[in-house]
Amino acid sequence: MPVSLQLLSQIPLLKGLPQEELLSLSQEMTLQEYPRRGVILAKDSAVKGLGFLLVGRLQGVDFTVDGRSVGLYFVEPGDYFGELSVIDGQLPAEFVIAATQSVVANVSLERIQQLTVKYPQIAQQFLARMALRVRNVMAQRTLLGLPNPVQRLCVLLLQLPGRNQAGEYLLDPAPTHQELAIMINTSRETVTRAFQIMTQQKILIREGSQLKVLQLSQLKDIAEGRKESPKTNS
Amino acid sequence: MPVSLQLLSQIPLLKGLPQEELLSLSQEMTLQEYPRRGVILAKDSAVKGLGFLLVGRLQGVDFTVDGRSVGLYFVEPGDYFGELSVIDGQLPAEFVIAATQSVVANVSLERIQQLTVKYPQIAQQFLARMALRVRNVMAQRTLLGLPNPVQRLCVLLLQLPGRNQAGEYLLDPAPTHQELAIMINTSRETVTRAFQIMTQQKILIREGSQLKVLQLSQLKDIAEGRKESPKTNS
DNA sequence: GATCAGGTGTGCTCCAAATCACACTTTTCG
DNA sequence: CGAAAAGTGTGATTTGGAGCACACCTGATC
Repeated sequence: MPVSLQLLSQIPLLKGLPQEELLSLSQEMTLQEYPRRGVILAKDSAVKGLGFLLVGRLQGVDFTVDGRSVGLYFVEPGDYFGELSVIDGQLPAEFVIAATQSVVANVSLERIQQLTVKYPQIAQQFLARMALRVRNVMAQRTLLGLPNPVQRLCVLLLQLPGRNQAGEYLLDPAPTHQELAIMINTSRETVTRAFQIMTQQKILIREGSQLKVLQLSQLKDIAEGRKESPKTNS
Repeated sequence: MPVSLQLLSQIPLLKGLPQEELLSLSQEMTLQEYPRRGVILAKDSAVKGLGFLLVGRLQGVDFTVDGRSVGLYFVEPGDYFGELSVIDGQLPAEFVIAATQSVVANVSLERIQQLTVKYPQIAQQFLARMALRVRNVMAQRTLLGLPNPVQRLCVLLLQLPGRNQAGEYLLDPAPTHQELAIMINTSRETVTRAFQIMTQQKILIREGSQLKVLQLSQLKDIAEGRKESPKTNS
């Protein structure tokens, strides 16, 4: 009841479902609001079903034993999350927290499972999503396997979502050194020093909140181990 | 034509398909034999469709930039591989090589995609498989994020497929130190030394080709960082 | 514009683990 | 069987990067 048909029909996953199905869904869904940093789904906690983000922005994260967090992916409005548990019935493998204040709609586990059986297009969308996740996580695993932290940094920069612009590669809300350090399993200082050297070599440049990669080819050379990561700054 | 109906009906993924479908499939599939260490599917190579292992044993592996290999998963007879590309149409993200001499049957990309649409139970099985893979790779990523190599080793030992037997945890074809070292991103010597100490502490023991974990609880303590990984051997 | 917090830059110290070197053991296979 | 290859054990040496300490930005907030 609480979720309007209007909103539901905006959700890509549910596109193409018959009107009456949407109607009945809208009756069953529960709506919930979360403050910034609120925990929507906790690792190894009870399964809540599938969630749809209506307003705000969510982030999938994991924590290392020593309490540091690792960003995994973002969820934007209209998108869904929690599908892993829906598919295999196991406990969530990661946390989903609100990056900003957010509104989330929830469908029960049983209901969504029933839908995947009834409407193959939903199963197909889940498949595509899972394939994407496998590829992303595989890329991260490969990254962490690299021995040299500078190399890891370069690979990470390349796989972060950025825009090409005028021959430059642009990362806009530039991640902090601390955030990058956590993702590549190194210390903040090491990231700072690597940036320092690469800035001197005009490979990249920091401008306000954005990070510009000036020489993508150089970055790739280091990332792929063709070029020894620069040491000195003389 | 080359693949017998008999064989096809043994494959779990195809269980429940109508007889005529199996018959037509058997006509289209191609059979191929690979020697030990033969490459069946190469990363970033053209997609061949879905493969079924009939005889032998395969291994999914990835290589680091410096040419070291990382084991990802095993494929046993009756099982399939290459589903990631079938699902998203992208290039394979890993290599599949023959661990022993193997016989593989191949179905074309188009044909298998058609099947997933026609028979939802196949899509469901793919979904379950993908969920499993996401969880496995996530676990590996978490593992590589740990700072201490001994801790990584213990976590890895726990997540390797083994059997419980008489209160002991048994890893049968015990991986070599080198193989383990590669998987946890450390040197062979470090693995040897860690094993050395843990053997002295009666946490585990090597007997011929098998590795016995005597004190699973101790191993878990180290893995989860509750117990400082032992240093001295005095 | 003063204050404060979060983020960045840099030197110094220290230690865990990589690397090297080599002996020894086990397995493989001609 | 006997040789070669693969795997394991262990010391000695070196080093990369973690960790610490602290100065310095920069951008919010009152």
